[in-house]
Amino acid sequence: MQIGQKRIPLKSLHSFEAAGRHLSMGQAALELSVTQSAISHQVRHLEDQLGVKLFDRSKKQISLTPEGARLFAVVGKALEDIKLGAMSLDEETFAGKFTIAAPPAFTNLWLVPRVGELLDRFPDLELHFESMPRRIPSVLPEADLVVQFGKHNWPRKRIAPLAVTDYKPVCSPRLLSRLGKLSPGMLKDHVLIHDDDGEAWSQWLSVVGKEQLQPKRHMYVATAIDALELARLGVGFAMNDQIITSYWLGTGELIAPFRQGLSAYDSYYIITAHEGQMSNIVGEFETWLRQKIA
Amino acid sequence: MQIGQKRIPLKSLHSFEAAGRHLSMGQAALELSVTQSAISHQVRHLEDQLGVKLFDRSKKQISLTPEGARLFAVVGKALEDIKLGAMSLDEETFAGKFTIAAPPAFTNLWLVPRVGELLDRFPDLELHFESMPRRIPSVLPEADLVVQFGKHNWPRKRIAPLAVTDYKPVCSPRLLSRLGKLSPGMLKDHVLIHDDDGEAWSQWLSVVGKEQLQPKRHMYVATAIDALELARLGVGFAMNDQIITSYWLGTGELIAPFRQGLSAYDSYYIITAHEGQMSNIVGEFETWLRQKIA
DNA sequence: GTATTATATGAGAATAATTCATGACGGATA
DNA sequence: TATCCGTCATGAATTATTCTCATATAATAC
Repeated sequence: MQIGQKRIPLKSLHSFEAAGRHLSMGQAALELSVTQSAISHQVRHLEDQLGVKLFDRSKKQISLTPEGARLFAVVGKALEDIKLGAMSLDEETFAGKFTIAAPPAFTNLWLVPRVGELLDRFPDLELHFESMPRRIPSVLPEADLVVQFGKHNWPRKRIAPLAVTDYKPVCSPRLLSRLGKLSPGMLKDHVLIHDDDGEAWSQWLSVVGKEQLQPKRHMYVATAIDALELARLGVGFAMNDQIITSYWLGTGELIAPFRQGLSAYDSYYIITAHEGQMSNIVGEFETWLRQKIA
Repeated sequence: MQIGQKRIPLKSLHSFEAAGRHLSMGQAALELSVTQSAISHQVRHLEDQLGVKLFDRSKKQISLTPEGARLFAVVGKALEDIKLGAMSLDEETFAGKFTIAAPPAFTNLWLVPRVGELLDRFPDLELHFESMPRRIPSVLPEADLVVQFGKHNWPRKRIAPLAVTDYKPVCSPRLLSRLGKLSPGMLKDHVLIHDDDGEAWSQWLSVVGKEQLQPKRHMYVATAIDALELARLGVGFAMNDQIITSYWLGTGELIAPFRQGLSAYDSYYIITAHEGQMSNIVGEFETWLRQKIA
C-alpha cells in the first residue's frame, strides 16, 4: 500500500468531516458556506488520494463506509484537538497551581496514598491530578510534570526514566487456594484480564513457554485500576507492574503466584519542560517522586 | 478573541509542523519538496490567521515561541494520528467483541463489582471496558454502548436517560469522629476534593447558604475514583453521586455526614446507535444495566 | 410516470499556493 | 568594521487548486 507515502490533502478533511457529521453534503456545504458541489469535489478528491471509498451513495442519504467511519473518528478528534489547541494559545497559567498527569492506576494506587505527605511537603500549591492514559494519547496533557508508561518522546520536551517495571500475573488469594497445582498451564481454566491489547499477557505466556495457551476467557478493561479490582474480586488473573500491584500485594488482597516476571517489559518516564524553562517546583517535585519511588 | 470562529488553514499546518520539527524553514522546504519561500509564506499565513507569533526569528536559527510550542505539540500528534488512521483504513473489526464505555468511577465502582454476573449473563462475548471521561471529550469513544454523565447529544446517536444522581459530600468516618459539631461551616477547616472544576462543590455550598466559604485547601483530581480514595484515606471531603459512593458507603469506609444533597445536579445517560442499526446484544445489555441500577 | 431531493460532473472563474528574484538581518571572520 | 555566509522575508508573476455554475444522474415518494 502506498497510502502514507503521499501527503494527505488536509484541506479536504474539513469537507469530509462536516459531510460525515451531517451525513449530508448539502448540510456540510451550508455549514462551510460553500456549494454542495465543492464538498462533493473535495470528498471525491480525498477518496482518490486515499484509494478508499469513504461514503456509500447508493441510497438517498449518504452513509459512511466502515473505512469512512474509522477515518471520521480519527479526523474528528484530530481537528477538534487542533482547534482547541489553537484557541487556547494565549491563555495564561496560574502560578500557585501545580498539575501532575500520570496513568490512572499510578495516580490511584501510588500517588493518592501519598497525598498526605505531598500536601505537607508543598503546602502552598493547589495540586491538580490529571490523567495520562497508558495508550499514549495524541496530545500531551497540559501539566507541569507528566508520568508516562513507555518511552514515547514528545517534541521539545525532556524525557527522563523514572522506574523500571516488573510485570507479573496477580490474582486473589481465594482464587488460588482452590487450586493445588501452580503452573502457568492452569491459566487455561481461568479468565485473563487485559488492560492493554493483550501484549503483556502474550509476552509473559511466551516467556513461560505457553504461547499457545487458550484461556477460558479474555476480558479487556481500560485501566489497570479496573484490572486489579477484577483480580481482587476473584474474577481472574491480571498482569501488572510492581509499582502498581504493590499496594494490594501489601494488604494481602492480591498475590503474585508465579515467580517468573517480565522485568524489561517497559518503564515509567517523566516528561517535563527542558531544563532552562523548568520551574524550581517541578524540579523539587521530581526529586520527591524519585526519592519515594526508590 | 475571535480565533476559533475562523477555520484554521489546515494546509499550512504541514509547513508549520515541518518547520517546527526541523527548526529550519530551509530543511522543512527540503522535506516537503518545495522552496523555502513557500514555507515562509505558509507559516506567515498561519500566524496571521491565528493572530499569534509562532516562531522567533530574531536569531540566526528560528525557535518556537511558547504559543508556537504548544500548537506544535498538538498539531504534530494530530497529523500523526490522521496519517496512521488513514493508513490503517482497510483493517477488519472482530464480531464477538462488545465494548462498553463509561466514566472511570462508574466502571470501577459499579460495573466491575458486577462483572461476575455480566460474564455469566453474556458467556459468548469478549467484553471490553473503555473510558468515557466525565469532562465530555471531543470524540465519542468507539463502543457499542456508552454511559455518560450529563445530557450531551452526539450526532446520529441515540441518547436515553439511565439514572438520576444525588450528589452529597462524603468523608472518612475517622475524619468525622474527631469533630463534635456537624455543620457545613466546619468545612472551612478541611480540604475540599474536586473531580471537576469546582462546580459541584460550589453549587452545594450555595444550596446550604455558604457560597462564601473558604476551605483550608482545594485539591483537584481527574477522576471520582481518586476523589473517593482521598476521602476514604481521610484527606478531606469529596463530592459525588450515590451510584458511585454507595460502594464505599456500603462498606462503611465512607459516610455522608450532611443530609442536604444536590438531587438534580445531573444524570447518567446511555448513548447507543439508533434503534434500526442497533444489534440485539446492545439492547439486552441495556436492559441488564437498567434492571441492575434500579 | 412525475415531482422531489440529493449527489455527480465538467468547464470556467476565483482563490490560493508556489516560485523566482531579490532584500534584509544576524553572526562569523579577518 | 567591512565582508561573507547562511537564513528568513517579501512582492510580483506563475501555477495549481478549489469553487461555482449549470446541468446530469439517481433514488425515493406520491
